[in-house]
Amino acid sequence: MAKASSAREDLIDAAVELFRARGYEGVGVAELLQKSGAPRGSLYFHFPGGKEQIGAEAVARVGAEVEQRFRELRQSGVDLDAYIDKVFKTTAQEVKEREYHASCPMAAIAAEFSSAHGPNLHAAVRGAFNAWQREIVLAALESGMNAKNAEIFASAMLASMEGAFIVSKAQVSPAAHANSARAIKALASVLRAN
Amino acid sequence: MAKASSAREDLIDAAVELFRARGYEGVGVAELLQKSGAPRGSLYFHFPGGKEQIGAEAVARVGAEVEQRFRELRQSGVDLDAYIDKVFKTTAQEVKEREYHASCPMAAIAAEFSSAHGPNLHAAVRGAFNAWQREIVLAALESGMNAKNAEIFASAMLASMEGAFIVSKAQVSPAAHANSARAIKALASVLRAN
DNA sequence: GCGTAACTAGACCGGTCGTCATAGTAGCGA
DNA sequence: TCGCTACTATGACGACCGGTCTAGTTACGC
Repeated sequence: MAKASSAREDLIDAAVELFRARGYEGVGVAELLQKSGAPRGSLYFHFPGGKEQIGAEAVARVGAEVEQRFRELRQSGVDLDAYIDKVFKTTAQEVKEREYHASCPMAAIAAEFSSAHGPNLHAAVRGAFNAWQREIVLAALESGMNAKNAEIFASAMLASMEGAFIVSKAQVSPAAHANSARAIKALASVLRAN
Repeated sequence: MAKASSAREDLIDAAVELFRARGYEGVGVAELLQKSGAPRGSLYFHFPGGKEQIGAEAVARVGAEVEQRFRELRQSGVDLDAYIDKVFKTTAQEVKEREYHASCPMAAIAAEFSSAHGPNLHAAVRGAFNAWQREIVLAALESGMNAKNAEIFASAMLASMEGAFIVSKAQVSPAAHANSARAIKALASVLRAN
């Protein structure tokens, strides 16, 4: 890494982690500053757009990271069932590590903003979801699924994944991830058959 | 109806609708009061516990309502595929009516509160999710699924449902609901087979 | 009319976010 | 080494909005 950590990166890191746990409106800039160790003024130097800009950049960062992980997994050449298992095992692992105090930051922000109110954050989340879905479509296509079914598959998998985050946080249990994986594998099986 | 509307009920109604759109932290009491038409002081007369109590009661109300709808649907005697379709068509309808500015209030609140922070709201959401899941288990059992598979099924269906709310709000499209329904029907088919 | 209960309005305090004037630092030419 | 400039960084400040509470008003049985 070029530099161990800049205030800018630290701020975004903190935002990602805090939004996971309490959503966007649930965390104040004071907390962001405390957790990141950055001084107050630095925030508005690096992010003239204020809290909303941090939110958008946090979303963009997570979006890109996860998209990249999807891509690498797909390019590793695993079959679709293994792909599904790997994804849901990873998400289960993530929530477990955080002791069920966190979900997906996308889900948290998506729940709070619509296109009407908060268009910037909404657009950021929408873009990230679409990128993920495109990646999943590619994985499905490579497994031999036809184009129409691949779209159905990707949409359902994305929803299951995000829902598993929500439910497992509420239930303080990783079960939803594993069970969602089974549903998506069943869907894959059906969709590949025709 | 006994009385057309009491300030108490109006407040909870407004809370449910607003939490759907912007989450718990995203709406202030001022907005709650404006939307419900209730006078400012009435809030702490009806809800000594303040905003958090309103949140808990809103969650409890939605939880009970939805549980009841699950129960009625199950008792109507439809087969499991029709049951699944009906549920996801209903959720799709709900988000469409609100023009994708709203999701499930449970999901919105679940995303913001963990057991550590906000234990009351967390418990309320958890209770509602568990009640729904129990109802879905019953429906699966009645369709001939074995007990263990019924648990898997219900957990996956709950997650898919909540995820579809999140994703369809972000994507401004009902597609996630329909596609999730397909996944859950595929899972049902697999789980009934063994 | 009187006392109790139901209800309401407005003031209140605490904390929020964003601004700004100031301070530090790196680069550079003389 | 020094002075100058441009960039980066900082925390005190204040306007504002959040949720809460107390003092007051109305409704009603007796």
